[in-house]
Amino acid sequence: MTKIMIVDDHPVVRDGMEAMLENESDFRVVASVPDGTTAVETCRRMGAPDVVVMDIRMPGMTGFETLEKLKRTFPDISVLLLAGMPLKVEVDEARRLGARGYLPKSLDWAKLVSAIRRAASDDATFIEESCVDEKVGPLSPREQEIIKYLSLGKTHEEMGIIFGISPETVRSHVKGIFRKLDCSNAAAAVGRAYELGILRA
Amino acid sequence: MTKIMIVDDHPVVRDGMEAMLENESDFRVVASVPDGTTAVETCRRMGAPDVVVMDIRMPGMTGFETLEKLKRTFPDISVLLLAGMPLKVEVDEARRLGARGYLPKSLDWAKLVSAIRRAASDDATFIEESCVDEKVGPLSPREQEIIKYLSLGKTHEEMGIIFGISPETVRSHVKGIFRKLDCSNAAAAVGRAYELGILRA
DNA sequence: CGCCCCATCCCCCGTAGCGGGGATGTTGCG
DNA sequence: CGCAACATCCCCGCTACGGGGGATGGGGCG
Repeated sequence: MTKIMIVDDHPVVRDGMEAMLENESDFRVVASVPDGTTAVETCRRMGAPDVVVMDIRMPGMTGFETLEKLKRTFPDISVLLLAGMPLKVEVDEARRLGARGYLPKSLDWAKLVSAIRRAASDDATFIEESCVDEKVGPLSPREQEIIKYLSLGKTHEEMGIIFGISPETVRSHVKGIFRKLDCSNAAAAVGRAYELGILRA
Repeated sequence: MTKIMIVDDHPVVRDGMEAMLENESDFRVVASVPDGTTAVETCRRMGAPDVVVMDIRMPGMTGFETLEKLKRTFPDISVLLLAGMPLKVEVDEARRLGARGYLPKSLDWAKLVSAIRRAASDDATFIEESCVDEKVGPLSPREQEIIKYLSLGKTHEEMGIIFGISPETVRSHVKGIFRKLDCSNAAAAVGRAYELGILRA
Protein backbone atom coordinates (compact mmCIF):
# COMPACT_ATOMS: atom_id res chain seq x y z
CA MET A 1 0.00 0.00 0.00
CA THR A 2 1.55 3.25 -1.17
CA LYS A 3 0.72 6.25 1.02
CA ILE A 4 0.36 9.45 -1.01
CA MET A 5 0.14 13.14 -0.15
CA ILE A 6 -1.30 15.63 -2.64
CA VAL A 7 -0.23 19.29 -2.48
CA ASP A 8 -2.05 21.70 -4.77
CA ASP A 9 -3.83 25.00 -4.23
CA HIS A 10 -6.74 24.09 -6.53
CA PRO A 11 -9.44 22.13 -4.68
CA VAL A 12 -10.78 20.76 -7.96
CA VAL A 13 -7.38 19.40 -8.97
CA ARG A 14 -6.85 17.93 -5.49
CA ASP A 15 -10.23 16.22 -5.34
CA GLY A 16 -10.09 14.96 -8.90
CA MET A 17 -6.59 13.60 -8.40
CA GLU A 18 -7.53 11.99 -5.11
CA ALA A 19 -10.51 10.25 -6.72
CA MET A 20 -8.35 8.98 -9.57
CA LEU A 21 -5.59 7.71 -7.33
CA GLU A 22 -8.00 6.03 -4.92
CA ASN A 23 -9.16 3.96 -7.89
CA GLU A 24 -5.77 2.23 -7.80
CA SER A 25 -6.15 -0.50 -5.22
CA ASP A 26 -2.55 -0.24 -3.98
CA PHE A 27 -2.70 3.53 -3.53
CA ARG A 28 -3.94 5.37 -0.48
CA VAL A 29 -4.23 9.16 -0.38
CA VAL A 30 -3.39 9.90 3.25
CA ALA A 31 -3.34 13.69 2.93
CA SER A 32 -4.52 16.37 0.52
CA VAL A 33 -3.39 19.89 1.37
CA PRO A 34 -3.57 23.28 -0.32
CA ASP A 35 -0.11 24.72 0.37
CA GLY A 36 3.49 24.09 1.30
CA THR A 37 3.23 25.19 4.90
CA THR A 38 0.37 22.80 5.57
CA ALA A 39 2.27 20.05 3.74
CA VAL A 40 5.32 20.39 5.99
CA GLU A 41 3.16 20.55 9.14
CA THR A 42 1.17 17.50 8.11
CA CYS A 43 4.33 15.47 7.51
CA ARG A 44 5.67 16.46 10.92
CA ARG A 45 2.40 15.48 12.59
CA MET A 46 1.67 12.17 10.90
CA GLY A 47 5.02 11.20 9.45
CA ALA A 48 6.16 11.26 5.84
CA PRO A 49 4.02 9.54 3.19
CA ASP A 50 5.62 7.26 0.62
CA VAL A 51 5.16 9.72 -2.21
CA VAL A 52 4.36 13.45 -2.32
CA VAL A 53 2.72 14.77 -5.49
CA MET A 54 3.10 18.54 -5.45
CA ASP A 55 2.29 21.46 -7.72
CA ILE A 56 5.18 23.87 -8.20
CA ARG A 57 3.28 27.12 -8.42
CA MET A 58 1.35 27.80 -5.24
CA PRO A 59 0.51 30.85 -3.17
CA GLY A 60 3.00 31.27 -0.31
CA MET A 61 5.81 28.75 -0.51
CA THR A 62 6.57 27.40 -3.97
CA GLY A 63 6.89 23.68 -4.58
CA PHE A 64 10.67 24.07 -4.63
CA GLU A 65 10.84 25.78 -1.27
CA THR A 66 8.51 23.20 0.22
CA LEU A 67 10.61 20.40 -1.26
CA GLU A 68 13.69 21.89 0.35
CA LYS A 69 12.02 22.11 3.75
CA LEU A 70 10.66 18.57 3.51
CA LYS A 71 14.08 17.18 2.51
CA ARG A 72 15.63 18.80 5.56
CA THR A 73 13.35 16.86 7.92
CA PHE A 74 12.87 13.73 5.81
CA PRO A 75 15.98 13.31 3.63
CA ASP A 76 14.63 10.15 1.97
CA ILE A 77 11.16 11.45 1.12
CA SER A 78 10.05 10.81 -2.45
CA VAL A 79 8.62 13.89 -4.14
CA LEU A 80 7.09 14.32 -7.60
CA LEU A 81 6.78 17.91 -8.78
CA LEU A 82 4.00 18.99 -11.15
CA ALA A 83 4.46 21.94 -13.48
CA GLY A 84 1.84 23.55 -15.68
CA MET A 85 4.49 24.64 -18.12
CA PRO A 86 7.68 22.56 -17.87
CA LEU A 87 10.90 24.56 -17.98
CA LYS A 88 14.38 23.10 -18.41
CA VAL A 89 15.78 25.42 -15.76
CA GLU A 90 13.25 24.04 -13.34
CA VAL A 91 14.10 20.45 -14.18
CA ASP A 92 17.67 21.14 -13.14
CA GLU A 93 16.47 22.92 -10.03
CA ALA A 94 14.19 19.99 -9.19
CA ARG A 95 17.04 17.49 -9.63
CA ARG A 96 19.37 19.59 -7.53
CA LEU A 97 16.86 19.75 -4.68
CA GLY A 98 16.37 16.00 -4.76
CA ALA A 99 12.95 15.60 -6.38
CA ARG A 100 12.18 12.12 -7.74
CA GLY A 101 10.46 13.49 -10.80
CA TYR A 102 9.28 16.57 -12.63
CA LEU A 103 6.05 16.10 -14.55
CA PRO A 104 4.08 18.38 -16.84
CA LYS A 105 0.42 18.62 -15.86
CA SER A 106 -0.51 17.71 -19.42
CA LEU A 107 0.57 14.16 -18.56
CA ASP A 108 -2.28 11.69 -18.69
CA TRP A 109 -3.38 9.80 -15.60
CA ALA A 110 -1.86 6.49 -16.63
CA LYS A 111 1.61 8.04 -16.81
CA LEU A 112 1.15 9.86 -13.54
CA VAL A 113 0.13 6.62 -11.86
CA SER A 114 3.13 4.77 -13.25
CA ALA A 115 5.40 7.63 -12.22
CA ILE A 116 4.07 7.39 -8.67
CA ARG A 117 4.59 3.64 -8.67
CA ARG A 118 8.18 4.07 -9.78
CA ALA A 119 8.73 6.85 -7.25
CA ALA A 120 7.44 4.55 -4.51
CA SER A 121 9.97 1.87 -5.44
CA ASP A 122 13.65 2.70 -5.77
CA ASP A 123 13.79 3.56 -9.45
CA ALA A 124 15.54 6.82 -10.14
CA THR A 125 12.40 8.01 -11.96
CA PHE A 126 12.97 11.31 -13.69
CA ILE A 127 10.40 12.38 -16.20
CA GLU A 128 10.82 15.56 -18.11
CA GLU A 129 8.74 14.87 -21.19
CA SER A 130 8.83 17.68 -23.71
CA CYS A 131 10.21 20.60 -21.78
CA VAL A 132 9.60 23.61 -23.96
CA ASP A 133 12.17 25.77 -22.35
CA GLU A 134 12.24 29.50 -21.96
CA LYS A 135 14.83 32.17 -22.53
CA VAL A 136 16.96 32.79 -19.50
CA GLY A 137 15.37 31.84 -16.25
CA PRO A 138 12.35 32.52 -14.12
CA LEU A 139 11.19 36.05 -13.41
CA SER A 140 12.71 37.76 -10.38
CA PRO A 141 10.35 38.49 -7.47
CA ARG A 142 10.10 42.11 -8.50
CA GLU A 143 9.36 41.18 -12.07
CA GLN A 144 6.58 38.88 -10.94
CA GLU A 145 4.99 41.74 -9.01
CA ILE A 146 5.32 44.01 -12.01
CA ILE A 147 3.72 41.64 -14.49
CA LYS A 148 0.79 41.14 -12.14
CA TYR A 149 0.02 44.84 -12.23
CA LEU A 150 0.79 44.92 -15.95
CA SER A 151 -2.03 42.40 -16.45
CA LEU A 152 -4.32 44.78 -14.56
CA GLY A 153 -3.53 47.52 -17.05
CA LYS A 154 -1.45 49.71 -14.75
CA THR A 155 0.90 52.22 -16.38
CA HIS A 156 4.60 52.49 -15.50
CA GLU A 157 3.78 55.67 -13.66
CA GLU A 158 1.07 54.05 -11.53
CA MET A 159 3.27 51.09 -10.70
CA GLY A 160 6.05 53.44 -9.70
CA ILE A 161 3.74 55.04 -7.16
CA ILE A 162 2.41 51.68 -5.96
CA PHE A 163 5.89 50.24 -5.40
CA GLY A 164 7.38 53.52 -4.22
CA ILE A 165 10.03 53.47 -6.95
CA SER A 166 10.74 55.52 -10.06
CA PRO A 167 8.70 54.79 -13.21
CA GLU A 168 12.07 54.48 -14.92
CA THR A 169 12.86 51.53 -12.70
CA VAL A 170 9.54 49.98 -13.55
CA ARG A 171 10.52 50.35 -17.20
CA SER A 172 13.76 48.52 -16.51
CA HIS A 173 11.90 45.64 -14.93
CA VAL A 174 9.44 45.51 -17.80
CA LYS A 175 12.38 45.32 -20.21
CA GLY A 176 13.71 42.40 -18.20
CA ILE A 177 10.34 40.68 -18.44
CA PHE A 178 10.26 41.16 -22.22
CA ARG A 179 13.75 39.68 -22.50
CA LYS A 180 12.96 36.63 -20.39
CA LEU A 181 9.55 35.99 -21.90
CA ASP A 182 10.84 36.70 -25.40
CA CYS A 183 8.29 39.31 -26.38
CA SER A 184 8.10 43.00 -27.05
CA ASN A 185 4.91 44.45 -25.67
CA ALA A 186 2.88 44.29 -22.50
CA ALA A 187 -0.08 42.44 -24.03
CA ALA A 188 2.15 39.61 -25.25
CA ALA A 189 3.95 39.50 -21.91
CA VAL A 190 0.64 39.04 -20.09
CA GLY A 191 -0.42 36.39 -22.60
CA ARG A 192 2.81 34.42 -22.17
CA ALA A 193 2.67 34.82 -18.40
CA TYR A 194 -0.72 33.08 -18.36
CA GLU A 195 0.47 30.37 -20.75
CA LEU A 196 3.55 29.75 -18.61
CA GLY A 197 1.59 29.67 -15.39
CA ILE A 198 3.31 32.75 -13.97
CA LEU A 199 -0.12 34.32 -13.87
CA ARG A 200 -3.19 32.16 -13.47
CA ALA A 201 -6.90 32.53 -14.10
CA MET B 1 -29.57 5.09 -11.56
CA THR B 2 -28.91 8.50 -13.15
CA LYS B 3 -27.16 8.34 -16.52
CA ILE B 4 -24.76 11.26 -17.00
CA MET B 5 -22.88 12.66 -19.99
CA ILE B 6 -19.85 14.91 -19.47
CA VAL B 7 -18.87 17.43 -22.16
CA ASP B 8 -15.59 19.29 -21.65
CA ASP B 9 -12.54 19.87 -23.82
CA HIS B 10 -10.10 19.32 -20.95
CA PRO B 11 -9.29 15.62 -20.48
CA VAL B 12 -8.18 16.23 -16.90
CA VAL B 13 -11.48 17.88 -15.99
CA ARG B 14 -13.43 15.11 -17.73
CA ASP B 15 -11.55 12.29 -16.01
CA GLY B 16 -11.54 13.96 -12.62
CA MET B 17 -15.24 14.69 -12.82
CA GLU B 18 -16.03 11.18 -14.01
CA ALA B 19 -14.11 9.68 -11.10
CA MET B 20 -15.90 11.93 -8.62
CA LEU B 21 -19.35 11.22 -10.02
CA GLU B 22 -18.77 7.45 -10.19
CA ASN B 23 -18.21 7.61 -6.45
CA GLU B 24 -21.92 8.34 -6.10
CA SER B 25 -23.61 4.96 -6.15
CA ASP B 26 -26.71 6.18 -7.97
CA PHE B 27 -24.72 7.95 -10.71
CA ARG B 28 -23.44 6.37 -13.86
CA VAL B 29 -21.26 8.28 -16.35
CA VAL B 30 -22.37 6.80 -19.66
CA ALA B 31 -20.39 9.17 -21.90
CA SER B 32 -17.49 11.61 -21.60
CA VAL B 33 -16.80 13.64 -24.73
CA PRO B 34 -14.50 16.55 -25.66
CA ASP B 35 -16.79 18.71 -27.81
CA GLY B 36 -20.31 19.64 -28.82
CA THR B 37 -20.31 17.80 -32.12
CA THR B 38 -19.34 14.54 -30.47
CA ALA B 39 -21.92 15.16 -27.75
CA VAL B 40 -24.76 15.50 -30.25
CA GLU B 41 -23.60 12.47 -32.21
CA THR B 42 -23.30 10.36 -29.09
CA CYS B 43 -26.82 11.26 -27.98
CA ARG B 44 -28.18 10.35 -31.40
CA ARG B 45 -26.36 7.01 -31.30
CA MET B 46 -27.08 5.83 -27.79
CA GLY B 47 -30.03 7.99 -26.83
CA ALA B 48 -30.14 10.93 -24.42
CA PRO B 49 -28.67 10.53 -20.92
CA ASP B 50 -30.61 11.72 -17.89
CA VAL B 51 -28.32 14.69 -17.29
CA VAL B 52 -25.73 16.43 -19.46
CA VAL B 53 -22.98 18.36 -17.65
CA MET B 54 -21.36 20.64 -20.19
CA ASP B 55 -18.68 23.32 -20.23
CA ILE B 56 -19.72 26.49 -22.03
CA ARG B 57 -16.41 27.43 -23.59
CA MET B 58 -15.15 24.78 -25.97
CA PRO B 59 -13.36 24.73 -29.30
CA GLY B 60 -15.83 24.44 -32.19
CA MET B 61 -19.40 24.62 -30.96
CA THR B 62 -19.98 26.49 -27.71
CA GLY B 63 -22.04 24.95 -24.92
CA PHE B 64 -24.94 27.18 -25.94
CA GLU B 65 -24.94 26.06 -29.55
CA THR B 66 -24.66 22.45 -28.47
CA LEU B 67 -27.53 22.92 -26.01
CA GLU B 68 -29.66 24.36 -28.81
CA LYS B 69 -28.93 21.40 -31.09
CA LEU B 70 -29.58 18.88 -28.33
CA LYS B 71 -32.89 20.51 -27.41
CA ARG B 72 -34.03 20.29 -31.00
CA THR B 73 -33.66 16.50 -31.02
CA PHE B 74 -34.40 15.83 -27.35
CA PRO B 75 -36.72 18.63 -26.12
CA ASP B 76 -36.87 17.21 -22.60
CA ILE B 77 -33.14 16.67 -22.09
CA SER B 78 -31.75 18.01 -18.83
CA VAL B 79 -28.60 20.07 -19.29
CA LEU B 80 -26.36 21.73 -16.71
CA LEU B 81 -23.98 24.35 -18.08
CA LEU B 82 -20.62 25.02 -16.46
CA ALA B 83 -18.93 28.41 -16.75
CA GLY B 84 -15.45 29.36 -15.60
CA MET B 85 -16.55 32.93 -15.08
CA PRO B 86 -20.28 33.26 -14.58
CA LEU B 87 -21.91 36.13 -16.47
CA LYS B 88 -25.44 37.42 -15.92
CA VAL B 89 -25.98 37.74 -19.67
CA GLU B 90 -25.13 34.09 -20.04
CA VAL B 91 -27.52 33.06 -17.27
CA ASP B 92 -30.35 34.66 -19.21
CA GLU B 93 -29.12 33.02 -22.40
CA ALA B 94 -28.95 29.65 -20.66
CA ARG B 95 -32.49 30.03 -19.29
CA ARG B 96 -33.79 31.08 -22.67
CA LEU B 97 -32.28 28.03 -24.36
CA GLY B 98 -33.78 25.73 -21.78
CA ALA B 99 -30.81 24.74 -19.64
CA ARG B 100 -31.67 23.25 -16.25
CA GLY B 101 -28.87 25.08 -14.52
CA TYR B 102 -25.90 27.37 -14.91
CA LEU B 103 -23.04 26.65 -12.51
CA PRO B 104 -19.74 28.37 -11.90
CA LYS B 105 -16.78 25.96 -12.01
CA SER B 106 -15.70 27.25 -8.62
CA LEU B 107 -18.62 25.28 -7.20
CA ASP B 108 -17.53 22.47 -4.90
CA TRP B 109 -18.26 18.84 -5.75
CA ALA B 110 -21.02 18.43 -3.18
CA LYS B 111 -23.04 21.24 -4.73
CA LEU B 112 -22.45 19.92 -8.24
CA VAL B 113 -23.65 16.48 -7.16
CA SER B 114 -26.77 17.91 -5.55
CA ALA B 115 -27.41 20.03 -8.65
CA ILE B 116 -27.22 16.93 -10.83
CA ARG B 117 -29.57 15.08 -8.49
CA ARG B 118 -32.08 17.92 -8.71
CA ALA B 119 -31.67 18.15 -12.48
CA ALA B 120 -32.39 14.42 -12.73
CA SER B 121 -35.64 14.85 -10.81
CA ASP B 122 -38.19 17.47 -11.84
CA ASP B 123 -37.03 20.38 -9.72
CA ALA B 124 -36.66 23.59 -11.68
CA THR B 125 -33.03 23.78 -10.50
CA PHE B 126 -31.45 27.02 -11.50
CA ILE B 127 -28.21 27.90 -9.81
CA GLU B 128 -26.47 31.11 -10.55
CA GLU B 129 -24.41 31.64 -7.42
CA SER B 130 -22.47 34.88 -7.39
CA CYS B 131 -22.54 36.03 -10.99
CA VAL B 132 -19.96 38.79 -11.25
CA ASP B 133 -21.36 40.31 -14.38
CA GLU B 134 -19.63 42.14 -17.13
CA LYS B 135 -20.28 45.34 -19.06
CA VAL B 136 -22.38 44.84 -22.16
CA GLY B 137 -22.29 41.36 -23.58
CA PRO B 138 -19.90 38.76 -24.88
CA LEU B 139 -17.26 39.61 -27.46
CA SER B 140 -18.28 39.35 -31.10
CA PRO B 141 -16.59 36.58 -33.15
CA ARG B 142 -14.28 39.11 -34.77
CA GLU B 143 -13.37 40.58 -31.39
CA GLN B 144 -12.52 37.13 -30.08
CA GLU B 145 -10.15 36.61 -32.98
CA ILE B 146 -8.59 39.99 -32.39
CA ILE B 147 -7.94 39.51 -28.70
CA LYS B 148 -6.30 36.16 -29.40
CA TYR B 149 -3.73 37.86 -31.62
CA LEU B 150 -3.52 40.73 -29.17
CA SER B 151 -2.36 38.24 -26.53
CA LEU B 152 0.34 37.11 -28.93
CA GLY B 153 1.68 40.65 -29.12
CA LYS B 154 0.57 41.42 -32.68
CA THR B 155 0.29 45.08 -33.67
CA HIS B 156 -2.81 46.53 -35.31
CA GLU B 157 -0.90 46.64 -38.56
CA GLU B 158 0.03 42.95 -38.42
CA MET B 159 -3.49 41.91 -37.54
CA GLY B 160 -4.81 43.99 -40.42
CA ILE B 161 -2.61 41.99 -42.79
CA ILE B 162 -3.54 38.68 -41.15
CA PHE B 163 -7.28 39.31 -41.38
CA GLY B 164 -7.07 41.11 -44.70
CA ILE B 165 -8.67 44.25 -43.29
CA SER B 166 -7.50 47.79 -42.56
CA PRO B 167 -5.49 48.42 -39.37
CA GLU B 168 -8.07 51.11 -38.69
CA THR B 169 -10.76 48.46 -38.52
CA VAL B 170 -8.62 46.47 -36.15
CA ARG B 171 -8.41 49.57 -34.00
CA SER B 172 -12.19 49.82 -33.98
CA HIS B 173 -12.52 46.23 -32.82
CA VAL B 174 -9.93 46.79 -30.13
CA LYS B 175 -11.92 49.78 -28.93
CA GLY B 176 -14.99 47.55 -28.73
CA ILE B 177 -13.06 45.03 -26.68
CA PHE B 178 -11.93 47.72 -24.28
CA ARG B 179 -15.50 48.92 -23.86
CA LYS B 180 -16.90 45.45 -23.21
CA LEU B 181 -14.08 44.33 -20.96
CA ASP B 182 -14.00 47.68 -19.18
CA CYS B 183 -10.32 48.42 -19.62
CA SER B 184 -8.11 50.78 -21.53
CA ASN B 185 -5.03 49.01 -22.79
CA ALA B 186 -4.12 45.78 -24.50
CA ALA B 187 -2.29 44.26 -21.53
CA ALA B 188 -5.33 44.68 -19.29
CA ALA B 189 -7.62 43.34 -22.00
CA VAL B 190 -5.53 40.17 -22.28
CA GLY B 191 -5.48 39.84 -18.50
CA ARG B 192 -9.25 40.16 -18.24
CA ALA B 193 -9.76 37.81 -21.17
CA TYR B 194 -7.90 35.08 -19.30
CA GLU B 195 -9.74 35.79 -16.06
CA LEU B 196 -13.09 35.64 -17.87
CA GLY B 197 -12.21 32.46 -19.71
CA ILE B 198 -12.35 34.10 -23.14
CA LEU B 199 -8.71 33.11 -23.45
CA ARG B 200 -7.38 30.09 -21.65
CA ALA B 201 -4.00 28.82 -20.61
C1' DC C 1 -40.25 49.73 -41.41
C1' DG C 2 -37.00 51.37 -38.03
C1' DC C 3 -33.44 50.02 -34.59
C1' DC C 4 -29.32 48.01 -33.05
C1' DC C 5 -25.23 45.41 -33.48
C1' DC C 6 -21.67 44.07 -36.28
C1' DA C 7 -17.93 44.87 -39.52
C1' DT C 8 -15.67 47.91 -42.24
C1' DC C 9 -12.95 52.33 -43.06
C1' DC C 10 -11.17 57.19 -42.12
C1' DC C 11 -8.96 61.41 -39.48
C1' DC C 12 -6.45 64.11 -35.64
C1' DC C 13 -3.72 64.34 -31.66
C1' DG C 14 -1.19 63.56 -27.42
C1' DT C 15 1.34 60.47 -24.73
C1' DA C 16 2.68 56.11 -22.98
C1' DG C 17 5.32 52.50 -24.47
C1' DC C 18 9.38 50.56 -26.27
C1' DG C 19 14.35 50.31 -28.18
C1' DG C 20 18.82 51.31 -27.03
C1' DG C 21 21.90 52.98 -24.63
C1' DG C 22 24.56 54.03 -19.53
C1' DA C 23 25.21 54.31 -14.37
C1' DT C 24 25.26 52.88 -9.33
C1' DG C 25 25.02 50.00 -5.13
C1' DT C 26 23.92 45.41 -3.00
C1' DT C 27 23.86 40.61 -2.62
C1' DG C 28 25.20 35.91 -3.16
C1' DC C 29 27.87 32.31 -5.15
C1' DG C 30 32.03 30.06 -6.57
C1' DC D 1 37.98 38.32 -4.01
C1' DG D 2 35.69 38.75 -8.58
C1' DC D 3 31.54 38.07 -11.21
C1' DA D 4 26.72 37.82 -12.13
C1' DA D 5 22.13 38.92 -11.15
C1' DC D 6 19.16 41.99 -9.06
C1' DA D 7 17.27 46.50 -8.07
C1' DT D 8 17.56 51.15 -8.61
C1' DC D 9 17.75 55.52 -11.56
C1' DC D 10 18.51 58.46 -15.90
C1' DC D 11 18.25 60.22 -21.05
C1' DC D 12 16.94 60.36 -26.09
C1' DG D 13 14.00 59.44 -30.00
C1' DC D 14 10.33 57.28 -32.42
C1' DT D 15 5.84 55.42 -33.22
C1' DA D 16 2.26 52.52 -32.13
C1' DC D 17 -1.33 52.98 -29.05
C1' DG D 18 -5.44 54.83 -27.28
C1' DG D 19 -9.18 58.72 -26.90
C1' DG D 20 -12.02 61.37 -29.49
C1' DG D 21 -14.70 61.90 -33.08
C1' DG D 22 -17.56 60.35 -37.88
C1' DA D 23 -19.23 57.36 -41.89
C1' DT D 24 -21.03 53.28 -44.60
C1' DG D 25 -23.39 48.90 -45.42
C1' DG D 26 -25.33 44.42 -43.95
C1' DG D 27 -28.22 41.43 -41.01
C1' DG D 28 -31.48 40.29 -37.42
C1' DC D 29 -35.48 41.35 -34.63
C1' DG D 30 -39.66 43.49 -33.13
